[in-house]
Amino acid sequence: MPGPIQSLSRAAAIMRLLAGGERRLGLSEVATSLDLAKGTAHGILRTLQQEGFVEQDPESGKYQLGAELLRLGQSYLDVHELRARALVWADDLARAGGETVYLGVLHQHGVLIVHHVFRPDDTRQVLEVGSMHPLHSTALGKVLLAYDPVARGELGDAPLEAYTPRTLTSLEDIDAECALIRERGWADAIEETWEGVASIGALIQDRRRNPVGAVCVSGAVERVCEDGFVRPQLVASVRDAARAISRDLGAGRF
Amino acid sequence: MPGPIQSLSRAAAIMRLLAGGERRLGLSEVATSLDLAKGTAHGILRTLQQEGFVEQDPESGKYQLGAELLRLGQSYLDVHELRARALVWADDLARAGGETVYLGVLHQHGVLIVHHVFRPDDTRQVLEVGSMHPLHSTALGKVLLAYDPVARGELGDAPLEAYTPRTLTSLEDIDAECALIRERGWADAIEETWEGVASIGALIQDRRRNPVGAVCVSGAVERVCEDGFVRPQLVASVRDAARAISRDLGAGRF
DNA sequence: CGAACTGTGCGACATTGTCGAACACCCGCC
DNA sequence: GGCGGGTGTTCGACAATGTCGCACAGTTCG
Repeated sequence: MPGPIQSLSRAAAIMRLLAGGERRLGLSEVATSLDLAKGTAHGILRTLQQEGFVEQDPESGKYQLGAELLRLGQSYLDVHELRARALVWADDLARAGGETVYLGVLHQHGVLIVHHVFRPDDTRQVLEVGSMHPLHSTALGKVLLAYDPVARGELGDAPLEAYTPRTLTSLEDIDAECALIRERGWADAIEETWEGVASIGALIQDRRRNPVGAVCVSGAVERVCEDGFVRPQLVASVRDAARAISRDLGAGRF
Repeated sequence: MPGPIQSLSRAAAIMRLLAGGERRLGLSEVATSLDLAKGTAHGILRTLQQEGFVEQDPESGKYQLGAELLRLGQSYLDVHELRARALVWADDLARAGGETVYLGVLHQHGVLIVHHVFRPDDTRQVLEVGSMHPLHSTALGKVLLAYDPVARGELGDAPLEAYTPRTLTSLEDIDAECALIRERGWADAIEETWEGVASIGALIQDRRRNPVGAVCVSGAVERVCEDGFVRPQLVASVRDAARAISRDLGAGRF
């Protein structure tokens, strides 16, 4: 199999660089960061700008991500079959459980949130569609690790970040946890990524029983847990929702 | 000035094609639609797939947009200065006006919604961030047409679509409307894009007084209008919000 | 005011992307 | 069940393009 098309890979690297923490980058910064000649970086940025993927501030000359990415990102959501089929079930789960609901899919080294139903109350909440959650410390991520070898392969050798004292950081612990998840059919994460937050997740499968994503409820540990364990009613609701979504995707009776 | 990098332009065309109405496309469909050789289309799709911009369904072999677009689209929003500065003002406007608030920027032939505050009530609403609204028939669009020559240039010669019987469809009417908008400083759109919906928009400028976007309130014509005109209190609120956002962007006193 | 940086543009040329052809596989129709 | 017509994938020749060194105008900072 031949390699990738060089200029496309370079363009992708430039866009990922611009997506990083820094708000805007100059041409020279882009070229230096990616070890490209300035003329090369300039040619790629000029074309990305013409296509709307990058914008250049006319005053400072610095580059940033462009609006076409937002538009295509929205189109990705519009045609995402899993998300389309999950919308109603996710709303029901949020209403029944009274907590935030996330729908996620494996993407690179993490879980990409493709749908987010706000907790049904009056508090101010921030939409997280498009953001990445960690694999090893969230209910969504651990469910995918348990059932999807591709996800498990993403962990590699790098040390796992300990977000809280409760985060699992050794592969042995992760694998033991995954065996438990497979045995009981759901994952929990109690203050493993954020202090004070607990969540419960379950796998979504397609009609060939391949893992395609996960759904979870998430909320304050005081509401999601009792006696140190996640509440069984919530577990049941999440699993019901996961099965319903899987059936909608053609996974057949469980 | 040299032309664009061919393979980048082609890749952009492929992604835009996949963003169109059709859910998924086969390799041959992509190649035929864009008048490319199958080997060429395949090479571009393979690289886009490796970079996460495109996904291929393993069963049917068909291609669709990939998750990396959602992630980068979200990053575009994260670093979008106009949006960041407008968030609080937009919330205030929704609360004060009791209606939906949109923040939009010019993008290609339309207005791209970069922020959307739901009407503060219990009804079910659909987030429109990432979607495009028309230029010639929305308050957001008409404000941009009035103040931004680049926007005006996007109308070209193509006939303007009449979404409702009230939509302006001739360039003369559009230009007259824009003169009125410039004179009074705000735009309205009463059932010009959607039956039963009215909206009021105002321009947002940066510190060099360049037009960079627009903000509007939008709702049922029965609430937004009285005696056939948009309610003056709402107009004042929208203009206040637009000025506040512009000041935050360094536009100085008005 | 000068040095050191910036972004932009140009052109030579080496490398790469393009594309015709072939192939294995699949699907639908008879 | 077989056949024809399509699919997606791969390969390699080669023409076209993308790369990059260099020069330049402009800006910034000490």
